[in-house]
Amino acid sequence: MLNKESPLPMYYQIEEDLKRKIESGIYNYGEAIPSERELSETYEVSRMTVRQAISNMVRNRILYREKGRGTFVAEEKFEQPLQGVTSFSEDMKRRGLTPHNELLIFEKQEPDETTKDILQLKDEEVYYLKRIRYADEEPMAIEETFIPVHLFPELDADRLEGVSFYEYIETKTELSIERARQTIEAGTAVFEEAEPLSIEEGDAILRIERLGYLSAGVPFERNTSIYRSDRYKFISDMQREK
Amino acid sequence: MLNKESPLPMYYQIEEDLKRKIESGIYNYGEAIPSERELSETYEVSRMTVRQAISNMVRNRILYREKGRGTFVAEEKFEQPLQGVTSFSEDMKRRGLTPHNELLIFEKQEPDETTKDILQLKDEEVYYLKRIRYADEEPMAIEETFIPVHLFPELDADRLEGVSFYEYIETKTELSIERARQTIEAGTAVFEEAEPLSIEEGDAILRIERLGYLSAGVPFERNTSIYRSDRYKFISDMQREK
DNA sequence: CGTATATAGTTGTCTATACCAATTTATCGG
DNA sequence: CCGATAAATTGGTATAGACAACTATATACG
Repeated sequence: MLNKESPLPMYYQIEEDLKRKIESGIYNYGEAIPSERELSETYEVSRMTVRQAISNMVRNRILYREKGRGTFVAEEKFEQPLQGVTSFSEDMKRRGLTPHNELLIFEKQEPDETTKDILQLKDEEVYYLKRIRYADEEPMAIEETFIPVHLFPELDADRLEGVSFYEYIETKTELSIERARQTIEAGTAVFEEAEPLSIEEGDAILRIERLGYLSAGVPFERNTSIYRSDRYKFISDMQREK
Repeated sequence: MLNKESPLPMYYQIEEDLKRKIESGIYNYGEAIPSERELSETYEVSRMTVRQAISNMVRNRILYREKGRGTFVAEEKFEQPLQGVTSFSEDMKRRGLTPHNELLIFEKQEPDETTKDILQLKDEEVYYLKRIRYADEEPMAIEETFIPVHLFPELDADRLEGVSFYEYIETKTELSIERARQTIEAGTAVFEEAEPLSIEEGDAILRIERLGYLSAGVPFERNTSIYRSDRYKFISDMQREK
């Protein structure tokens, strides 16, 4: 069942096995999984190792423990609060839509003062992207993105073709995205905005300004989007924190 | 230093002591704390116990570990990510504005089908509140709230006078707010909305629909708000989660 | 001088065991 | 049959030790 020779730690293999058994319905939502002592026998590891696996899954809200009672599979709906930072592509896929881009502009330029300030730049150049974002072949948003060149020196239009920018960062570079701040406001479309979105002047739109941060708080992206309000709602899941 | 007789677990006492030493500058941001073996000697506990304390602090982003190098104090947490669920009052105070209400309607009623469905009700009644929300004496939003009566049987208009509803729940009851889901969309004001907000028909507005949950996933509030877009931006801080 | 190599120190993983605290289940007495 | 009590079961805390994987530093070698 488990591979003791594998470079993967035992507790990780146990996690994967438990997740698989939850997925496949062997352990059901709300019901108890076998006790730690029991699992340590079936997996032939010490109870502490089982506990490490379970602790990780508790932290990820897949399981929860009750002293004296057992360990239970968390309810399905809380498993994945979709509150994470996502790119447009990821957002659309999560909504069951197929994303697609039309790249209008891709160039290096001297950033304007606002961008410079927001991205904490001195003399560095930025990539400037202007794109129309489609979902299921219908225009959804106009998006402008500013990215410091020095963070991704080898970036070009081709590299942004198939994959999303966020995916690119996390798979092709050593950097990792940490957090983002977004401000969302309502507005009405002017002609230049209405035309590419196939809506009328004066129609309601959502303006979303996003500032993305890498680890250590380094800003890596300024993103200004205009969404059609008839097709798009912004969804936000939040925890209460005292 | 540590109290072995205390009902508080040793790892917890160690956490508190380490936090204190970070606060007081004995361990500085970005610098390493003593090694796990060293700490286990000074605290006179096993290394695994020290590890449990440190693991908790790593999870809370107070410390971070680097294999082969040591354990370090995380950078001062960048500006309290204001991503928590907040009531209107809390939101305005956070923005440096003074909130104020005009209560138009407060009554018990049979919920309509949508509300019933969203709040997962059977035959229970709900409180219905309609309020105009002011910030610095200027109208900011129109808000309608539906709250199941059986969750807060002793609620009345007086109790909502001084404090915010969220504050009331957390101080006067045993219940605790857990999370909320909000959908945000843009729209244009019709006359009935424009008039109380002192804006013009056709002006842009933000429609925010919030569903609040107590612990255990019990929905406790359906809140529908219409914000003036010229005065209000929705701010969202998010973490990236793989 | 520069480059391998050993070495010591660090966190990461894992074992086997022990006792505690909370809960459930079985047992006994009326 | 009911209720109190005891026993069994569960997760929570803690120990002492071992080896692996990784990093930085000191050392020896060419």
